[in-house]
Amino acid sequence: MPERQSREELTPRQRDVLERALELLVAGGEKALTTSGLARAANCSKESLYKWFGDRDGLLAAMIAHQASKVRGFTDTGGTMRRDVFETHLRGFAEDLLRVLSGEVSLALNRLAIGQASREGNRLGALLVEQGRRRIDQAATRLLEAGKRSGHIHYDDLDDTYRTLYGLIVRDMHVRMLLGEKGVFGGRSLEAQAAHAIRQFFALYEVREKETAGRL
Amino acid sequence: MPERQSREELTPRQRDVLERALELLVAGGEKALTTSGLARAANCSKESLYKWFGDRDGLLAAMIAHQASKVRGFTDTGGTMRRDVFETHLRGFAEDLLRVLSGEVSLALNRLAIGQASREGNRLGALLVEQGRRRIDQAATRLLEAGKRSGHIHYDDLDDTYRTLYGLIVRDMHVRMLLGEKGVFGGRSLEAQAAHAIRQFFALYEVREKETAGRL
DNA sequence: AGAGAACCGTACCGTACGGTACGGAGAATG
DNA sequence: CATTCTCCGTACCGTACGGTACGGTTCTCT
Repeated sequence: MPERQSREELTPRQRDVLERALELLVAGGEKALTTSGLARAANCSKESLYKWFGDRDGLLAAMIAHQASKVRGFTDTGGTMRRDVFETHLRGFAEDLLRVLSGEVSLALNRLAIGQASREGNRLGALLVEQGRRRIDQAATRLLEAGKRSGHIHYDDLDDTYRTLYGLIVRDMHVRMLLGEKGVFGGRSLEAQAAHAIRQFFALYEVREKETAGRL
Repeated sequence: MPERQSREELTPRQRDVLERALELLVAGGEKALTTSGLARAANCSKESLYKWFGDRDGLLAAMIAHQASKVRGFTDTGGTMRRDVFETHLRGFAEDLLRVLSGEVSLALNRLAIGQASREGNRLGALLVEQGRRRIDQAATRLLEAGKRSGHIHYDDLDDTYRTLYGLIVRDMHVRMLLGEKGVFGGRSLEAQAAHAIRQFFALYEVREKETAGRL
């Protein structure tokens, strides 16, 4: 009984092939990821590739889904929290975000999706944003809501506040890394960059007595 | 006497061909920019293309240089300036930055360079940053220096301050646009987004009496 | 043990690309 | 008019890719 893999259930063998595909993509970009090359690298046949993933686009989509399945969402505490705990969580989020975005696999997949963005359909870009970013966005917005509920920060527009936080953390480093630039942190450590961004975020949104600077 | 066009001097005919090449790139991405297709679209021969630009990479580089030559640098006033003038200049910079980054040609060229980033050499990414970003960066840093000189803002690290400004203005919109997402401004106008970012920037760096929030 | 499925390795096909070669048309020069 | 130069249009070549077909092997289930 083949157990009819319900929708997108992958066998270990298939996951292994996707892993090799990611390695090829990281190593040489999209044009290094050929069906023949992958079959050779993964010790499988091209026929199996097409049987499992349909066509090349299906393979790319499967790679994105596979990678997204590895990045588990951040934990979220529902109740109120102390100020220092909230700040620690924010710093942790910033560090995680920077770590994910600067990862080799993430960069390679983003390059892949961006390269396909002009094509009609544009399935991959949407897929990447949906699968990869949704969890991150949700975790962050939950955290911001908890911070507001606990009286540590103030904002009117949650989404706008999150985007500001994102901008303070990431700045232009993501695009620069996508372009292949090295050392975008400029000597500063990832943790220092995250802490710096969170300080700036609090300067904008922290609740202070007789001070409305954060209420823009 | 062929007048030996010194280095990168292009004839009007060649500029015209590059213009058609940019159109093709914007319309269909990198794979739509084939030598045969360009020759057909521009009514020239493939032989001429290879004679003028060497090979395909030379053509891509010429396209970037050609586009960069069209984006003239921002004007810069050297002396001191009033506070409202400084703020207006900052808003103007923010609007220009958003306008450039969201332009079709800019997006297409960035996608092209990002798609080639994994290749060795990586000539295009560096070229794009060098030719396209340098002027923008310089104009902004000059503006920030003028603002500090005039006593409107305070900072210790110029480069870090500029990157914060950039992050507040652009946030994650550039990457989302590169991925093909529509409506990244979320209903808000470009000008409103720029003004919002500048307000936040002043909240972080404005010189205020008995207030050191900006001195992070 | 025997049947059947899954799978590997290889060969194969059609296509499309980058790059080159060639014939001919027009323009400038003498 | 003869010469030369630039350029267009087309044809051509080698290669490499996406996708398919097939023989042989291993594994599984009964």
